[in-house]
Amino acid sequence: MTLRAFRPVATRRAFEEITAQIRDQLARQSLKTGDRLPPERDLADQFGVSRNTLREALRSLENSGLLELKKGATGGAFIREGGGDAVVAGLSDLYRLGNIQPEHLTEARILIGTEVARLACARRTAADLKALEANVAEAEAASKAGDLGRRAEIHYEFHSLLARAAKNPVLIILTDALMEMTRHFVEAVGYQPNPYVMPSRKRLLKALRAKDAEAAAAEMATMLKRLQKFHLALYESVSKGKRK
Amino acid sequence: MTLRAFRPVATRRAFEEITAQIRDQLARQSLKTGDRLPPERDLADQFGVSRNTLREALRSLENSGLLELKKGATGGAFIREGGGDAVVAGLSDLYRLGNIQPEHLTEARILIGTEVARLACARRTAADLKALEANVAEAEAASKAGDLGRRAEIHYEFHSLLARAAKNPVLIILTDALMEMTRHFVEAVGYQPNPYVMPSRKRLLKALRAKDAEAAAAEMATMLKRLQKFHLALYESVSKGKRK
DNA sequence: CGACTATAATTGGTTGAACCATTGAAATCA
DNA sequence: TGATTTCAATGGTTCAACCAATTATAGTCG
Repeated sequence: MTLRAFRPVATRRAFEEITAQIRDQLARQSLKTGDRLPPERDLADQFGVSRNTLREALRSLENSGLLELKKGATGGAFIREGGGDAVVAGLSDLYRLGNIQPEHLTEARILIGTEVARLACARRTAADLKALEANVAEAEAASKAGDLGRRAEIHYEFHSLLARAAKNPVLIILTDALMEMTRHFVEAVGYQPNPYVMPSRKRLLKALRAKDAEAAAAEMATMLKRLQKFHLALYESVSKGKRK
Repeated sequence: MTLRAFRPVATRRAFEEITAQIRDQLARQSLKTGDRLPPERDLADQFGVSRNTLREALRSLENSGLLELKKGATGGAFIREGGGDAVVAGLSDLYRLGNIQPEHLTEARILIGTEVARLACARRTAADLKALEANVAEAEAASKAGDLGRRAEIHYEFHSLLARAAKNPVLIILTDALMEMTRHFVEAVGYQPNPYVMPSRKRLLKALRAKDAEAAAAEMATMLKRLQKFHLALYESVSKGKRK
């Protein structure tokens, strides 16, 4: 049990000092979204460090989703709008590396999805509802067209839209991450038609229109539990197939 | 609405190609936890790239929590055990940059914490229970000693232990991230005594012993809601103070 | 012989200068 | 005016060193 009584006396590397300084300026708002940092050569000078070292710092910040590096005459290092890309990528890594298993994924989807549905019901705007309705219409069109891949993408997007309607960035990011993992899962086991999803979507929309949070939560919970059974069975059969 | 119909035709940078190759080997298990990559100079040779470029790739992988770089004769790039450090750091960034507000944090804690308590009840082992009981005992000791900072750390640890008892890595990582954000929050507003936390912990332990999932969930929910009120009020007053 | 010490080898960290590739704006020309 | 060329700015990459930390090893002393 560490309990952080002391922090490790890590020998701070030069590039870490740089990332810390830039992070600081971000936290104190003296660097805002869209701002451009000076060119690498100037920055290296300012920090009194070689360009290579500075680049490692920028690389680290880029990797954390804080910067975007653009080439060319008007290029440079731009402060990115704070999205959860790094978080999504991190969880996606853990899934691909097997630290998160399908059963963990489906369980988390049930827990989070249910609460997202509940909150979205309470907080959705008219615009949110409209976007969700458009999404379901798109899903139906793709379904009729037999485009399973596209239908899957639209389904992921539905959860993302719903999370946005819930107006909590933690849930938005987490939902996006869960969908990204689900995407990997589905690509591994293959696209399969789920005849019960579309009807569920429509009942969910009805609850959203009526702002009936409990009905929405219940609908989402039963749908996700069915999906869980479906997915885990599929995973089992695919795993068995590979083991042959 | 993008829907990923097409992916951007990103000009892949050399170091990205390298990270992709290494990630691939990690995914296919041909690189396992604890393995050491060849020295940077050799790797640069193998990839047919300069050492600087290779280093940017390693830096990226290190940043993603996949590698650990050690100096010295027996040093090198080691494959790390897959923890959620990158995810925790990512969410922590978003909190510090203001993309996640205290009300989002407290709300997420209620949602996640309640479900964690429910699952932990069902899945806890005897060892989990023992660790949690030891944690509460420690908290009491620190509380009596008047060490608020240490008590706070022990409280964060409690949630982390509970999440581990729930046996779902997604929830473990998310809980750790929420606690890291809470740590930032508490450090900003100052440590304050919460007289109702310790009694709640004991009731929670009782439910855990009895494996009464609903009681545990309810206890956690009411505790976190009280904490939410407490924290948000504190935040308001601190914000007002700063505005003066 | 055993414990300590100096030394060397290994490896990541950093430096500086140079050149490449892309991008967009300015200059040029029809 | 409008299309084309030129060019300057900027990130991407390379190369060849040297620095600094760490550990294995050989050596030294009691």
